[in-house]
Amino acid sequence: MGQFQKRLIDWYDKNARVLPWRSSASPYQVLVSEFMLQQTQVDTVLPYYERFLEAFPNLEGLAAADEQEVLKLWEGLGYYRRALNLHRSARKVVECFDGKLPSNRDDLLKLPGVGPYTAAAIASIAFGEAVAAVDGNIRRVYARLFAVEGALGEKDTETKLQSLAADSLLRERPGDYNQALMDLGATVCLPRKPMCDSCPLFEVCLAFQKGLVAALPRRKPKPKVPHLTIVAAVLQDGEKVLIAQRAKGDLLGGMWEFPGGKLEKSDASMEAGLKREIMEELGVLIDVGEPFGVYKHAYTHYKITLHAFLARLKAGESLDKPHGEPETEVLAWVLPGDLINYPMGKVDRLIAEKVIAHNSINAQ
DNA sequence: TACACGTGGAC
DNA sequence: TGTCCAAGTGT
Repeated sequence: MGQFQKRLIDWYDKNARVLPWRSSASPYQVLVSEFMLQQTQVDTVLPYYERFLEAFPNLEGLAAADEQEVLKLWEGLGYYRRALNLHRSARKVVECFDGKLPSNRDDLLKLPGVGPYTAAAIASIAFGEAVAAVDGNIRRVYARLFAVEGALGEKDTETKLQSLAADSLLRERPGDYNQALMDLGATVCLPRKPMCDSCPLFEVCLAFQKGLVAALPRRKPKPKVPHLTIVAAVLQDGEKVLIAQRAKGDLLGGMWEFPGGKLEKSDASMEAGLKREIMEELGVLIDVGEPFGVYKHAYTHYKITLHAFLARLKAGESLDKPHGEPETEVLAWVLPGDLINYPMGKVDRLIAEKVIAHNSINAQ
């Protein structure tokens, strides 16, 4: 065993975080945890993981589940395509792998939503295959340990980091070793304030020796994100409100929203823009009423300010007889008390909560 | 290769 | 308040 591998695994044996998908966890539990942990920190995942495992204790249960139920359990966690892919993966395991999760990296890679990192993580952690799982933590740790100067995301850099990980892997305990590197990255070798004082590897860390810890790993500059103005309708019919299901593949695919869209420069007003969007999406004329809140939100690649309005169908309009060819296929008139059952992104959930509060006030 | 894809926490 | 960043994958 190389010098730093022993130090690292000794550190891990004393300092490993206690997590519900470690020790005595089934391969299925590792699968669920790895999907949830993609681009998401441990503390955020924990409550979602517990609820998910309670609802779907095993792979067969998940495969048999309704997609909307899976999305509802994922609500708030983000990157909802992960939930759809996890669901699809469970079904593929049942159909193509006799209900048993594949035990090697190559077969795991055949599952939707399982890429190079996740396949190696499951193979090493759940099945003991000697493969390096290289995530953001591990790339940062190796970039510092070996003073890799190239920027993350560049091909040469990524190849170098993959090679370092593969060559350094502690083949006797690949799952523990991969997780030791991730724990070190998540608790000691932090992106902004690395705690070199308490690092078991500082003596062999080239970045530490060269005074480059704060500078590495280098990153490519991020593009500025555009800011959009969105208008949305709380379309009322009696006590019910209209929600629409977003198309899969798009942002928040499979989730429900209050219909609307981007305000265009050509729109004379927000009310006019909302009428235009509703005609395009639903094929009906509406009367726009009072403003119903302003919501700011930041997605990964753009920011929005959403203006919601109360609205009603114009007299004589019906969603059953739309004008033209509306873009939205799946719609539902829902009582406020039922809105909680529909998976929604953050902003639409906030609007839904206001609708529920609004309704309970009016009911008094 | 570059971009789309969510949300919350740290500073 | 704004920016960065997090156990990545698919296109």
